[in-house]
Parts: sequence; structure tokens; C-alpha cells
Amino acid sequence: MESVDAILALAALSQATRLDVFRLLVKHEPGGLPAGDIAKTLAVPANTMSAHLAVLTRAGLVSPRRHGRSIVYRADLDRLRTVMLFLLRDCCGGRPEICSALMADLDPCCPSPASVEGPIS
Amino acid sequence: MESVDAILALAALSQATRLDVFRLLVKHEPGGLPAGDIAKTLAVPANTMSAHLAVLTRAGLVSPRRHGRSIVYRADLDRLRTVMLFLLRDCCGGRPEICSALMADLDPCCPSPASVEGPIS
DNA sequence: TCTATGATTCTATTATTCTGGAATTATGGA
DNA sequence: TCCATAATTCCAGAATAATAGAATCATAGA
Repeated sequence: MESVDAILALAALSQATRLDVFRLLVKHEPGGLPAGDIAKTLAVPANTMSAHLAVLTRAGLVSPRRHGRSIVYRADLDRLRTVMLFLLRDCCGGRPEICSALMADLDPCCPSPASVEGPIS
Repeated sequence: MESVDAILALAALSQATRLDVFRLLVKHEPGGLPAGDIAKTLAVPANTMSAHLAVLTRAGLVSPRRHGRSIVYRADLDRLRTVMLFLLRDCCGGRPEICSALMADLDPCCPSPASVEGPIS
């Protein structure tokens, strides 16, 4: 990932409404949510929300798919992972001891990978 | 970490010059770098750089310490870790299967923790 | 085809951020 | 005290982002 892409993603998430949108969409994975529902849930006018969704889409953090009359948005977790990798690499750059401290601290947020190797229910 | 703090940090990093500053300071851990050297290295006027450093400082991503006539800035990796944890938790929120996929992909960026348990040279 | 609904685009207004010249503050040395 | 250096603060102009009313576009159903 290039700096310019990372900056786009960071900028997209550094705005309260858009961060809320992204969190909402993560909560609604993998089904996604229509633009109208997102706007209603967060109490933002439809056109304003549309502008925010466009920013998130340009940043690659969400993706739209038409479904009948609605346009359903989904969070792109892969993109978030890429952004986080970019940040981590910046820190690691020749300094593995820093990175592993980060990793160790990140771990408790999740169960060990071994425990989730089965199919996702 | 509260949303407002995360937004502050994300906004701070979502600007080319400031992202460069942060990367430069990470590279210069743990010694840090005086404001003037940062400005010179990145070819940015001193007062402009001062404004950017203030933004990064307010976001908690760097911290200044006077050293004689200079003010030496250091990257705060702990803060970066906190921001990344915030983002991860947003994704995990009741969905460990998503998070562990993220973790698994983050791993290759670093050597295994076991290999860095010795003192940092 | 006509209508209603969901969503976006157009446009203008307001607010915020970025930038750098000039002035100011803080420190160390002569 | 006086000067030079390092850095910040003050300020204003330019650029960018956020917001929302009105108009437009796309689809589904009658």
C-alpha cells in the first residue's frame, strides 16, 4: 500500500460520522446495509450521508452494490487490515523489537487463531 | 481510548507532511530529533513544521522535550498501539473470527515474539 | 407509461485546515 | 547585558472539507 492510499483511508476514518458509518457496517457484516438505513440510523440527511459514503468508498473502506432499488454498503475489512499493516511496517522498519511489542499487546484483543479455525457459524 | 482521541490521531496522520514526520521520528527512536532537524530534513519552513508538530503532539503521537536550545521530539509508539487497538476492537466487536484473520495477516510483518525476548541491542 | 421510492449529483454556504511571513519567546555563550 | 540561535505564536490568505436544499437519476411495481 502506498502512502497516498493510507492517507486517504486515515482521512476517511478521521471524521466522526464516517467512523460511525464504518463501525456500523462492520457490525452488519457480512450482510451490509442500504444507504438509507445508514442515514436513518445515524440521523444524517441522505445527501450528506451519500457524500460521506463516497469518501469511504474512494478510500476503499466500503463498497456499494445495488440491490433492487437500494444500494447496499459493506465494510471492507481487508482494506482496514492493509492500512494497519502499513502503519505497523512504518513502526517496524528495521525495528522488529518495537513491532513485536505491538503484536503482543494486540493479541489479548482476540482469541488465539487456533480457536477459530473451524467454519464460521 | 475514546472515539474523539482516535479521530484526533487518525486526522494527525492523514496528512502527508505529518505522516512523514511520524515515520522520521520512528526511525530516530529512541533518541528523537530536534524540531529544526525535522524541518530541514523534510524541507518545510520552521513555522509550518511547528504547526504540524503541534497537531501531532495534541494527538499524543509525539512528545516534545526541551534540550538546551532545541526541542527534541520523539514518536510515541505506545499511542500508535492504542490507536490500532481501537481500530481492531471496532472490527472485533463480537466477531472474533474477523479479528483473528487480521491478526494472522499482521503476523508476517514481524518475527515471532520468541525471537526478540533478549535485551534490545 | 406513470408513480413512488431510494440514492446520488448539483450547487452554494459555512467551517476548517494548510501555509508561510513577521513578530515574539526562550536559551546559551561572549 | 547583548547577540545569535532554536522554536513558537500571531496573523492572514488560499485551499479543502462538511453540510444540506433542490434537482436529477434509477429501479420496481401498478
